[in-house]
Amino acid sequence: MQSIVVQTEAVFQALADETRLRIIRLMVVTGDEACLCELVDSLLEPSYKLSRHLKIIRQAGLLSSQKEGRWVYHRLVMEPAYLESLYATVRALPDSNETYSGDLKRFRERLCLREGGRCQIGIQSEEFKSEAG
Amino acid sequence: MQSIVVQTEAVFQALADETRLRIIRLMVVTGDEACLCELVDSLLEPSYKLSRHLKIIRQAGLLSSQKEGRWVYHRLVMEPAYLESLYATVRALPDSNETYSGDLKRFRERLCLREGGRCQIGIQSEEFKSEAG
DNA sequence: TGCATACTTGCACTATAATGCAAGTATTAT
DNA sequence: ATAATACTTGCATTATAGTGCAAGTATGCA
Repeated sequence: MQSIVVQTEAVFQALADETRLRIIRLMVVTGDEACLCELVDSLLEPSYKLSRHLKIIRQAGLLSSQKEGRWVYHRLVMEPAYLESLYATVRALPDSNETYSGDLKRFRERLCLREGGRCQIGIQSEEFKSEAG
Repeated sequence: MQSIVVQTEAVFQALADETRLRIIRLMVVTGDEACLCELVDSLLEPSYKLSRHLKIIRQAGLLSSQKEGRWVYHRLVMEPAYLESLYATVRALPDSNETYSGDLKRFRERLCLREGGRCQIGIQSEEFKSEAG
């Protein structure tokens, strides 16, 4: 569920932050969906931070999020058509300091831990696990 | 003269403000260059405001600016290649409240006042003229 | 029923960005 | 020289946005 009418600036605002650009870029490049803990293990940022950025991206109309049990899967929205054009731009960006290739590498490794195509585990990265673990 | 190495977020940051998006969109649609007073008369915003936003756009690597006498002409930069992709996205955006069509209409009218393809006059809009006039 | 856990959010704080005024610079015209 | 003018910028103010902690919600499991 995403809102249809969005301020056009909000679309670019969604990409105007390093963390959000990393999230979007990862999803543009892989074309895959991801849950929060997979993103935490890929970007190595705390879950509350990513959760909030995901909300901003969603409110800008770029992301749809679906709850599946305890997990929430996020995927890029492809309409209206200018979004596909936007993603093409994102795909064309340089990766000067190799942030994105690192994110991508960790994400692909993390995908291997899925069972039946779904994440069945929580945050694996020691640094960002919740205390209870 | 524009810097080559720019933070990728800065590119989107440049479009993440209403005034800057109006400037960029106008130049994307027309493909033309424009001096500050032409932009003031097109967007109906004060010159100091536009001047500062132009600086931000320039620093993001999207704009090159050349002084010609008292006038400074601004035009969009086309390289690296992802910028063309970005402009295609801008061109595809909706114009829900018809801000851009209004800007464009005023800009086209303002272009008619050029002599020899160059602006020879200052701000025409009464509201934004400098006091001395 | 109670606990673990995947995710979200209220709050306080800090950092960044936009705005308006007024003064400044650089260039041309007289 | 002096004045006009196209544009820029320092400064103070306000508005917006990002961050981290800690508490909260919702779901599944024992």
